[in-house]
Amino acid sequence: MKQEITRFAPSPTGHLHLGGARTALFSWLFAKKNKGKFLLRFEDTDKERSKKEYEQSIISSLAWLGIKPDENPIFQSKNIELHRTTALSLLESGNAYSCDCSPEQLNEMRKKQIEQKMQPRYDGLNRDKNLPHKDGNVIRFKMPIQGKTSFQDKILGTISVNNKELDDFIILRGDGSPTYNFSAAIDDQEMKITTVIRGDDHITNTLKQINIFKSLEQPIPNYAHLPMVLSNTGKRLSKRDGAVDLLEYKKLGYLKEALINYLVKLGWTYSNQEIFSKEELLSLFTLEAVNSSPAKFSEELITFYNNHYINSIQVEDLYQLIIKECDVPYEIDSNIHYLEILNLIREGSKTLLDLINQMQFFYEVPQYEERHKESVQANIEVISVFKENINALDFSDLKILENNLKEFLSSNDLKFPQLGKPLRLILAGRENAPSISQLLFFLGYEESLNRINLFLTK
RNA sequence: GUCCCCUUCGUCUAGCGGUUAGGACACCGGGUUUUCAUCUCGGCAACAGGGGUUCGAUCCCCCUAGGGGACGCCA
Repeated sequence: MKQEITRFAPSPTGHLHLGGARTALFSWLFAKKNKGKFLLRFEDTDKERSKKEYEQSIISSLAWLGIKPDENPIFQSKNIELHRTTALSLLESGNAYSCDCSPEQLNEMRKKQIEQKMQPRYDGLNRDKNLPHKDGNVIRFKMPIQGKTSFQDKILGTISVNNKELDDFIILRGDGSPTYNFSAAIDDQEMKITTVIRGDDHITNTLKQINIFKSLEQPIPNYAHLPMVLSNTGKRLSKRDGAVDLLEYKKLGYLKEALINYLVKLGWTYSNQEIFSKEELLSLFTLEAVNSSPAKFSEELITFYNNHYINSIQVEDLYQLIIKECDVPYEIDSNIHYLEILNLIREGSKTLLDLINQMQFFYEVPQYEERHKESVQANIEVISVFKENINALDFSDLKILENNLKEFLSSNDLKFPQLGKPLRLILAGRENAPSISQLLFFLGYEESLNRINLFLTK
């Protein structure tokens, strides 16, 4: 069986967003699952909009997810000469023709067609004129007029369209540069791509490219068109609602495992399983299991996965991740209990940033909100009594400390919340925090006393 | 407008002619927990509509509606 070769072919005109990342992921998974190769090709023929920084950003995003191309990136702009000569050869063989219609003429024509409720497309005016090719003329591909163009999509099934719906599209511009649709086809052929995996917005391009392959007498690759990822409003993903730079997610403290799991589950399923490691995906992934309907982006789901992975990776790894990838505005590593604290706080954390924020009070005296101050003042006597007795607590062992607390409460005839509520506010500056005994234990005798004193003297 | 694709709980989805239509997220309750959370138990909630085919349609076919996409000398 021949080796599968797939490619991800973004144009470096923007950052990699969720939709692109999913396409790359599926393409990579499919190649790797089949012991094949995954390639990266930059479609950088639009000089105006293509930017080096975007190339870098896309490579970084893929690298973050652990998607590594098997060869150096290919730049479409480097193959222009081949595209041009191939276009000329099609002209030579009569599969393409020279056309001198001006852009203004074409606009006029489209306008009329739309008025007449026709599909706007080139009317074939110069198709059979055999015009001599000269500078300024474009070369158009001669699309078959009769019959249909069909292919078996690995996700969507049979896709078929009457050839009369396809128009004689331009393959070489007036300035001699090749157009995207042509270049992409030639490059796929050059790179010996076996399966083209891309968004379903490319379906009409596929139909055109298939005819290019036919006229060149070249094999036609397999195709798999992924349904689009829609925003939560059901519209196409845009900057406003989710098409942000993938690296933003990294900055916000999302784990790559969460992104991958979320992205792959957006359309792909394997029985009732929700959680997949990369290794599992690499052995289970098939294009046939990809759903054929578009999916909406869901903040809730991505958060669910992130929380899941924050809680399932090794706590040491989590610590390393925070130290290396995040800006922590306070010092963590001096505390001998830092891993236990991390472990305590991570349960309810949505992101790494969230986690860092949630455990800040362990390392710094909290800022007190006015309403919290008032709440504590209302119970200040209890705190004073507790302070007098804090010496009697054994801070060396969490379990013993917990028992000491109980003893203190019963000997002073107090219910737990009477002490717990204000004490928690003093120690943590918030209502949602670990248990009182854990707070005292991890903060330690001195810091606990310090915070109580600070509060009382204010 | 024309063509292409899509349509099961709010969301992601399972289902591939006979199911009490399953799971996950979210949400809502109960229990556990000296707060929140965790954990646990339970609940709410869907086959877009209409025609066929069939003994029987979520599933096959057609139509309608809705959504998305494509219709550039952009990619």
